[in-house]
Amino acid sequence: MSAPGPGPPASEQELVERAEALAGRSLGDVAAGLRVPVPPDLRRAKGWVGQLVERALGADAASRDEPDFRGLGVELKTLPVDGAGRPVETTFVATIPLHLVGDVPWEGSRVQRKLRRVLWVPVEGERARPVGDRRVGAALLWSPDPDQEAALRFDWEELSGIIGRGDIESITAHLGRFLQVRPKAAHSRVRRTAIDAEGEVTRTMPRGFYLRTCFTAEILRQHYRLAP
Amino acid sequence: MSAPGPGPPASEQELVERAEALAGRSLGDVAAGLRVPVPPDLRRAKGWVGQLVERALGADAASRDEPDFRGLGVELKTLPVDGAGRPVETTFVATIPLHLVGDVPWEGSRVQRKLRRVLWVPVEGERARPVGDRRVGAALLWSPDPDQEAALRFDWEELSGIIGRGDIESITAHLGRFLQVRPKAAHSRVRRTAIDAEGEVTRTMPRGFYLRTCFTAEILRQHYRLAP
DNA sequence: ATGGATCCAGTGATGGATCCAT
DNA sequence: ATGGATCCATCACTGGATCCAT
Repeated sequence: MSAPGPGPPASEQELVERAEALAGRSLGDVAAGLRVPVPPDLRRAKGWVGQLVERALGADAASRDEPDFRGLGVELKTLPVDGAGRPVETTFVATIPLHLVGDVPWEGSRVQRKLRRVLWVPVEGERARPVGDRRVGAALLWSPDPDQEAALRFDWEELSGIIGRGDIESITAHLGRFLQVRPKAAHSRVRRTAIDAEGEVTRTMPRGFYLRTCFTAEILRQHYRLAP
Repeated sequence: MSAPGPGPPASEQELVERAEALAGRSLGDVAAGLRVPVPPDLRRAKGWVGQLVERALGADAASRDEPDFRGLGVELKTLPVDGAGRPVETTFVATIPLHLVGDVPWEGSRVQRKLRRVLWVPVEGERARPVGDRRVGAALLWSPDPDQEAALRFDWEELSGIIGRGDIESITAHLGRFLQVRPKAAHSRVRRTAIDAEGEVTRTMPRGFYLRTCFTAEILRQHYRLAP
């Protein structure tokens, strides 16, 4: 049961205007406008907020390996925040192609492409608050500044180097200052084909790159200090 | 709404016994035993008969690229027949991996593996007869005799040779005496990655190998002449 | 009669993320 | 606080085949 929502925005400006129109509204309100039912909590609907905001803004890439707004090259990320506006969760960036071995340049990597241009949409994310009552915050169209890109690149080269050598099993979420590697699967019995350090085919848990909250917190802090 | 059905049979003998117990029963009767609803016709339920018989006999490979009865290495094929016991449709055997170029030996090919050992289950298939009233016939556990295997191999080498050279687009269903190549897709706009004769990546319609009715008719004729 | 077109169910991969035990 | 585990939607593909215009 749901209504189609708008078509894709024609420009970054139009996208930002739509996001501004969303700011301050509750998720229940936005969902009602799209005829989308609101789940009681997110335990069984973990991507619900992101998918709702995609539809509200007219994202058109529907689960493809392309930017959410294809014409604009912009990626959409909702960001759950606490009462003080600090991120309460890490942010998933991209899955890791485990069958590719060897060095992959940062430029052109899936992580670099995903983070080239992002519309961050903060959303109240405190567990205690009913999902429908949570409000959308002021969105922020962002690209990494040179320092941020250098920091991401540093983490990425460390982690992807380990993966490229076939040492994926040695990676824990402790590695990486801003970017980390964690499982990305339906459950812990899921296995995916990979190549180990001896060059043998093996089965391992699918993993993804995530941004730590300290990184996304800095993006928000930067923005709200510069544009209060 | 449906019941589980039996576990996998432990031997070919047990499989054949189960099939014998099915012979003469109507599809409606079999479906009722498994708590499976009967569709009004097969236009919107094309694989329904095959899936029903799979469950009734305890097939366990559930859509995987393995024999339907994994422990036994036996493939199950239902065969729609007319009042005189002649097949009314071709029989799908296997999809064609279009990204593989070059010669593939018959031995070890998907077609050869699928047809190595088959339990054929004739089922009344006349359109006019209501689905629930159609009866299951006497099953037949079959392997190709040397002449049949040679004939299949001949067709397969001709067709797979054309495919291996990248000339898939030139193949029509007219080619092949017993084995033919036809589309295998949800509809005619579906495209799959393939390699053309120039070695270029291209998009073409997915196709599969099918047995002509003259081949399956001969299998039935042979059997019922030898074991009347 | 049959070559080309089509239809459903189920699995696996990916994109959307958040949960929760420690 | 957070590392490891988990959950839904959707798409692509495969296996089960039959439909239907000519």
